[in-house]
Order: sequence, then structure tokens, then C-alpha cells
Amino acid sequence: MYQSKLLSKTRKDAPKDEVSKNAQLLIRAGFVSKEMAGVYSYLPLGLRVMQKIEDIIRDEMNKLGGTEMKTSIIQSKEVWEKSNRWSDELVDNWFKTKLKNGTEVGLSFTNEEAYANILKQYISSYKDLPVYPYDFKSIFRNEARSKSGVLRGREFYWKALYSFSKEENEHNEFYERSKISYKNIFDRVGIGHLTHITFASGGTFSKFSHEFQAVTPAVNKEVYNDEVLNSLGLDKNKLVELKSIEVGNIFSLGTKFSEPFDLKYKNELGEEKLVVMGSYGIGLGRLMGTVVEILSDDKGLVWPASIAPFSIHLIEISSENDKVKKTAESLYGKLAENGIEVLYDDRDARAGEKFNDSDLIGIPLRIVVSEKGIEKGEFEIKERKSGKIEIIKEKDLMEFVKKFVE
RNA sequence: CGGAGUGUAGUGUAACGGUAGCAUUCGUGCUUUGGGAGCAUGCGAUCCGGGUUCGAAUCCCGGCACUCCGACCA
Repeated sequence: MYQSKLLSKTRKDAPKDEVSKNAQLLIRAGFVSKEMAGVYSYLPLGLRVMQKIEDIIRDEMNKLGGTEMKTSIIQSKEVWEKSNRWSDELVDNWFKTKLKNGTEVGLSFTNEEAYANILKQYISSYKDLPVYPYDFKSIFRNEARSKSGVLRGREFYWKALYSFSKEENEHNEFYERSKISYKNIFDRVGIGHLTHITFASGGTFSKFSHEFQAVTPAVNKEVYNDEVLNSLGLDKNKLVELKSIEVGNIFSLGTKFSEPFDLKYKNELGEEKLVVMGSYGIGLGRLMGTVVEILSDDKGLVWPASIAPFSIHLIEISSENDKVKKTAESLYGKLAENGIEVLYDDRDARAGEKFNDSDLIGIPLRIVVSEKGIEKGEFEIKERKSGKIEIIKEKDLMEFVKKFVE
């Protein structure tokens, strides 16, 4: 893609009211635009990262046996009254509105009800189980206070998978496998080494759940109190307190939702049994923000190759000599032919500005096309993460790049 | 939802109750071309609504927005 057509631009200063590192960098680099507190629009660069994260999660969910679908955002009151989660006194973060005819509806803040309600139509026999539907969707939460940039939004994009199992054993087996999938996801987006599974409160529906906490030098501490520690039999003095961000959460729901929705199946003996449920969530925006919090440096963003918006940042150093532009164009074409995603800085800007922008945007590999390089038949290659610079002969370039992209 | 603070060009900032200035971005021209370069020139702002005053960015009231601390966080 031509950088001149990118739509967004970098800036030197972050808006003064944006305090979190993730939002400051993402805004400065032109990945997101702030609509209001807790509500961000994704610009082309940001969307590309989100899509890569989505692809990785989708891949892992499919391997886990998940089936992708899409539940609606508009939810009817009746459904949520069944599980007693419509009342604002019990759930205070609903966005509610009305249809023209006065019917009350809400914007979904989670999916248990939606899935239980739908699956009731399709589950009737033990032969229908287990099933693991999931979706990616925008979720709306009317938070009293939104903070930490993209880490805690009022509108955010997430993946939610729900497991529907015949009994506890079958559920537990899946639950354990889901942990591995989650671990794979965090590995693949580049924060696996810092992400740990932890015990957490089960909220309103189960005694405990598991959270995946990514350790970070900044932001967010949660779930660390005597009650939880005591009930887990842990000694507070033996624990180390770390700052971390919750990047994923899995719950065993038991029959908490299958009961109110009368979600039952007949077993081999013709007996009616309640379905055992679990839920498994990951916020994609939060995950992206977490990667930013953890991997960025003082020059800007640093994306792991797996979720970088582009693999290569191709930079031409502006010159009177039109050979530079021609060479850069031709290289851009060659890379594209080989299926390599390239952001090509074709702007008429000075080298310093381009280098700074490149560091800020954080694409893993930078290739510089300059007049002096062309004379020698060489390109300069810089790895964003390490800052390591190499000079590569023109004939070796494609091979080098292919190897790097793998 | 409780407490505190802040609202000035796209962004960052200045202005005692008395001409809204500076930097950057952006437009134009020239110079420049390996780490946000230089000269010239131009465009662009006081959150909204009331009030006090000869006069309000500035003081007062209300609203809205944002930020911070806390509560909350399927």
C-alpha cells in the first residue's frame, strides 16, 4: 500500500487528555481515532492489526472445534428477563433503547443469553452435543467510567465462544483444552511469554474462573483480595504482586443459563438432562492495546510479525534522481507479487521524517532505497525490534525478505 | 455512581477584565534531501447557553465534554 494513500498521518504529540500509553501511541501513529471516552474508531493501520489478531483467534477456535456464527447486537428484553439480567439494578451497564412501537431492546454486553436462546431450538438429543459456537462482534457496555485507552471500552470488539456439553466431565475436558488454545493465541500475538493463567472471581455465575493476565509495566490491577486468596488456600506472603492486564477470561457456567432457558437434551436412556455451559472471551482491542503496552519502546510501536499491519516498510529517500523512485516502485511491485505485505513510503518527505514515522508505526522490517544504495546495488535493511541494520545486495534481497516474513 | 480538576486553530500551548499570540500541522513559492531542515507567504481557535460589566478566553450560574482518584468491571 502506498503510504500517501493511507488516510491517517502520524503526529508528534498525543492529545493531552489521552494518558494511557496504548492510546497515545496508537493515536500518534494513526492506528485509531478517538470518538469519545472508551470509544475508538479503527483507521486502516489499526484495522489491519485487528484483522490479523482476529485471524489468529479464529484459527485457534476452529482447531479447538469451534463453529463461527454471528449473534445479533440488538437483544430483546424477554430473553434477558429469563436469566434475570435485564434489570438495571442487577446489570448497570446496559445500553437500552426502544423500537418505534415501544418495545424495549438492549445492545448486547455479553452473549450467554443469546446463545442459550438460539441453541434451545437446535439441541434436543445427546447426539447434538457437544457444540462450541463462537462469534466476533461488537459489544456495548455503558461503563460509568472508561479508562486506559483501548483497554476498557464502552464499545469494543471481542471473540466469545460458548461450550455446550453433556455433563461436567465433557465440559472439563473442553475447558482444559481451551486453556491451551488461549495460550497458543497469546503466543502467536507475541505476548505469550508474559501471559499467565490465574484464578479469578467467577462473577455472578461461578465460584471461580480463569483469567489470562499479561504482565506489563503499566496499568490495571485486579482480583487480589484476602477473600479470594483465602478461599483458594493461598498465602498472600508467598505471592508476588505484579501489574497486569486481563487479556482473556474463561468461565465454567454449569447450568446457570441452561436452567432458566430450559436448555435440555435427552440422553441415551431418554432422560432429560440440563446442558452444561462454559464461556470463553477475548477482547481484541484490549489484546492489541496490551501488545502495545508491553512491546512498544521510546520510539514508538513495535509489532510482532504475526500481527503487524504490514511485513515490510519500504522507504524511498527522496532525490532529484528519478532512479530512486523507479527502483522503489519496482521493488514494491516485486514484493507484492510475492505476496508480501508492504507499506511503501512514497511521500515527498525528508529522510528524517520518514525514519521517525517508520519507527513510530512499528512495522517489523524496514527497507531503504536511496541513491547511494542504488549505485552500489545495495539496500539497507533495519529490523524495528532490535534496531539492527544490515546491507543486502540487490540479488539477495528477495530471499532475505522471504526468510524474514516466514 | 461519589470526589477532584480541566475545556483557546487538527495537535501542543500563551494572553492582569481591554488588539486572541507562539509552535507544529495544513496550502502556496523557493531552497534542501540519510534521523521530524530553512526562508517567505497564507488559511485556521476561545465547548454550549445564560448572567455581571462600557468591555468576558478571563468573573458568576447552568449544561455538556474530557482527565484523574475511588466504586464497578460478564
